[in-house]
Amino acid sequence: MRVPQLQAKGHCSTCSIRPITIFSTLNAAEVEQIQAFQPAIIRYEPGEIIYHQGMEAHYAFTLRQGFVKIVNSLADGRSHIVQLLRDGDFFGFGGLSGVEYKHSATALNTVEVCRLPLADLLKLKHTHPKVETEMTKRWLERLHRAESMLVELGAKKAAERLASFLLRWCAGNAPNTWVALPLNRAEIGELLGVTIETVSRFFADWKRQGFIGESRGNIQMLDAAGLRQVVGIDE
Amino acid sequence: MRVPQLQAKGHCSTCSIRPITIFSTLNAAEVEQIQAFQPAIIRYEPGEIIYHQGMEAHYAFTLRQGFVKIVNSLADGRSHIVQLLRDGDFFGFGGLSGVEYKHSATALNTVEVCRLPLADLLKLKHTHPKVETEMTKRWLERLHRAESMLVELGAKKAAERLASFLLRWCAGNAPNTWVALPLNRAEIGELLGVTIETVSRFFADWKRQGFIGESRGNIQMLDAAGLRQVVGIDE
DNA sequence: CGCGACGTTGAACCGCATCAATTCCGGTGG
DNA sequence: CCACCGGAATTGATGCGGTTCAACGTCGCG
Repeated sequence: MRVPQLQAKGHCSTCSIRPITIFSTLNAAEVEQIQAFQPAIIRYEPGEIIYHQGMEAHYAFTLRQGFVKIVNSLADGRSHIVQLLRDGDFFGFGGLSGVEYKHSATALNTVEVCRLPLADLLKLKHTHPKVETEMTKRWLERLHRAESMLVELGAKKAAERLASFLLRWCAGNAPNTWVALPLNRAEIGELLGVTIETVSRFFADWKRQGFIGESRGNIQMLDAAGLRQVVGIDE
Repeated sequence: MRVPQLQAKGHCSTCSIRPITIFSTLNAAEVEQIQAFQPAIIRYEPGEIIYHQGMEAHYAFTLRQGFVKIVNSLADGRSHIVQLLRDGDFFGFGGLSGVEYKHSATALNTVEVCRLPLADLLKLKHTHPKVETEMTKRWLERLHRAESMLVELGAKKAAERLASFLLRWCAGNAPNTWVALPLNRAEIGELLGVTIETVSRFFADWKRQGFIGESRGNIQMLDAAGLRQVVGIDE
């Protein structure tokens, strides 16, 4: 297994994604202070594991680029994707409420993260309330996402879950634009609690009906209204 | 519909459950300060709604006594219980990240809550970092619970979900002790994503097999090992 | 007693998992 | 450049788990 590549030391003051991170509200002087913690920029290739469920937690991460899946595994080998992370997302903080990571984090495509020791983060949390506020915002956001998924899994059936997943994934893009979907059928299934075959069948169906297009890891939403209707208009 | 009863003004300094609330880490002087906010103690009867999904959020609550269900409703009438709350749980904070409650909160049995205006809470959060820390702890705890439920719903089948729910519910009690289960079949189903009938069938089965006992809203765990085995030994 | 809410039980159906080929596609080596 | 390979996706056939529909039982309460 390849060893993840330590790309460089982070430079907070020139960091291009800082406006969407937990440090977005700091002023120039404060950014200098956090620079002292020397966060590391690390790159992972698709499939590489950023941390493992049960591992002693030492770091939290900010996702700079790419997609990451957060997976919870059961003792018997079954597992479930509990979150999908995108640019700017903050993760690995499970260590703040316990010593071990409660999930595994895996790169879905080529990923770049900014790694910060939890010990430093704890200090920061106390000395810079603005940082704590931003973290809180993200935790509540993540809680909200998790609770929304609970409803998806608990109250909807397979077709609805798949459809609203696609609609959510393409939301914010103009219709017909291609958007990367760096998940294979197995991962989509693991996220939505269905099998590979079910994912495949519905996707094939919707492609035939012209609701969506797909090509080598990219999809386009061709007829969101049509898709919504197949499934029930609500949400 | 009955109007919930404003029982009294809260007296933080003598509050019996304060050790398990977000104010647990405050010293006597600080408790005096929060007393100034004059939290209200309110009582709800079974089935009464504490707040409604979509309602403008003005208050957060600490559960002093009883059980509360947090429900998320879909436009078409389907709904799902996203959390069950017990003594000491802190809820209604959705308003901190938005203006509206994202769920409804309903009393399952006779419930007593301590109600605190969100505006005051926001101030407290800044002036008393210890309070913010305690809130953070609860949010992360709740996130963890939600993500655990995601795995339950996404990866387990009905029998497993029901069994691990029962085991969790009785965890911490000595075997054979009666513990209150203030949920009817419909609510258990709504929590675990199964129908009333399925709940009933498995419970009846397990009662016949002597794994559990049940009597008017109370259950006892008679053979946890047996129950665990029916379902697969893991977790 | 009779009503209504809740729970149980049975029978039929169907959605999705499961099992099993077959196809598709990108990568590798001849 | 094509042949071949392996992993992923597709598609079909079958079976089961859990829903759905319906009937009945049970308990608490006016």
